Amino acid sequence: MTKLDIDLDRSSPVPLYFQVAEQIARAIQAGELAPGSRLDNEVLLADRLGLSRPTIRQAIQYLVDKGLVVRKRGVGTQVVHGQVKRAVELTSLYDDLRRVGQEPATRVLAIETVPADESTAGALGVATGTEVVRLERLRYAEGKPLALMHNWLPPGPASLTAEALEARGLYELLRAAGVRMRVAAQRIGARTATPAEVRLLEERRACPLLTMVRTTYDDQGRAVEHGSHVYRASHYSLEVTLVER
Amino acid sequence: MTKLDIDLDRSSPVPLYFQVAEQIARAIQAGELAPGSRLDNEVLLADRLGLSRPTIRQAIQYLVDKGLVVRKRGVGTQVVHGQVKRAVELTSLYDDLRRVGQEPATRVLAIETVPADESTAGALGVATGTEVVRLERLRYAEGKPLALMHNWLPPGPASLTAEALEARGLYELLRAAGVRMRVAAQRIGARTATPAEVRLLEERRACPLLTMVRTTYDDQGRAVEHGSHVYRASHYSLEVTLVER
DNA sequence: GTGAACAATTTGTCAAGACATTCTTACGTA
DNA sequence: TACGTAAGAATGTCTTGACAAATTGTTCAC
Repeated sequence: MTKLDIDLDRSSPVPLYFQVAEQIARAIQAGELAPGSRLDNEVLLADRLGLSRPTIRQAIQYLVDKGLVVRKRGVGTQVVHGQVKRAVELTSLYDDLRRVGQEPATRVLAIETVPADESTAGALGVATGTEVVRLERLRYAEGKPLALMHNWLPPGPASLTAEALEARGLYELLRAAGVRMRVAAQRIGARTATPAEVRLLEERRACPLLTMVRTTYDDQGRAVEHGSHVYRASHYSLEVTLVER
Repeated sequence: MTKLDIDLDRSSPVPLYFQVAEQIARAIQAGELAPGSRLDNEVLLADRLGLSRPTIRQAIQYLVDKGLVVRKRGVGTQVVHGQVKRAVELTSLYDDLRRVGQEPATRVLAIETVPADESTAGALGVATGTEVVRLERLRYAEGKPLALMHNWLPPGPASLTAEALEARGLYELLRAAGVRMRVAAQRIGARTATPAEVRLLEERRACPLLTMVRTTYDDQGRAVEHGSHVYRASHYSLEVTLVER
């Protein structure tokens, strides 16, 4: 049992369960709750914090979903061992790089309206030939090329400019335009770079690339974006945390 | 509103919320609940099924977490558009291949006890030099080599034999030995195959490989397995569903 | 000393109820 | 006709309470 110092602000618009979860997460990250240590049981926590047990359960379930703690019936709730990285999230590369402090920069190679070919139309759920926005961008991290990114977007709410795309990530711009991204289907693979890719990414001939093809859907289920990105495998890998439910 | 035919077996050990979730999921997969369609509201569903609303909420939350439906306050719960593939899961390649009907086969190249080098020891959370089990396997799908897999396991509950590893997946064997895998940290990348890998995987010279390095932890937070797998990029890619919480 | 049974502990499931917040639609007024 | 407000609809949050199931520890009997 480890004593926890949790302050609750009942006048805050932040739900109580979330306040509890946040503070427990913070204690874990700060080392106050050591890996392997046991949390107080739900009934006791609820009593001490003056909350109901389902509210505590909701807070702890949030932490379970984040992979920070595990629960076992009859035993209790324990902080997970090991350095937990970020879970799989619906974020753009721009967001990712900025989060880890690698100053991202973008060069827009093309932004045009084109008729969607069969494959793109299928991914976006529009008729073949529909006019869609096609983006081609080169993403830099710490001054070096990292990824070549193609995206296709259906005509819609976000009016994208090269200036905006060079200043912010695509998902950020979509969100600012009111698009609520919800689910994405993604395929991760690898292949050898084409000569054009080699040139743009400043890599050696036939270097390996990590590839990601992703279609993102909004909360109404409409495709809002289809992307095909390639990354220099020498400079980029994807780290994820898998959590068994 | 779409009418749902849900049967509940109250004598079953399967929790009620799970029975509801399963049957809704099945209706979605079968097309009875079309993408974009609206579920009955929680209060009505609870009333019709003779369950409490929190039980219905739990069932729906399960579906939300699977990316099958989205919820919006004031509006309702809607089936997501787009073909949702499996979410990211803590499964082994053997499980994956078997699930999609590609008969997996395994050839054990090595199974030995070795002193853990610094990197392996770090991953497994043991002292450098500790005796650990090292596996080297070649995985086939439909008669063709697909992946070359190295795994290191701390001395422990599972006594692995080449025979067992050729008949079943590693995770399956660990589970059968009572190991409860819970969280895994995974890094996905790409690189060019070494000559030895080229030979084993029957690929062309310097072909691209998709790489996965993963450390899996049990529900006590102990590392139970560290693996470094390479896949023929020409034959394998990873499909995942990302869900925004 | 070992195995089985029982008790204590803790999470998991479920119910009933109430209020808050967000979204959409309809109505009223300018 | 357009805009603002109010009402209705539906999810989100929280409370109180009870029983079930799994795990661990202890005790008793052989």
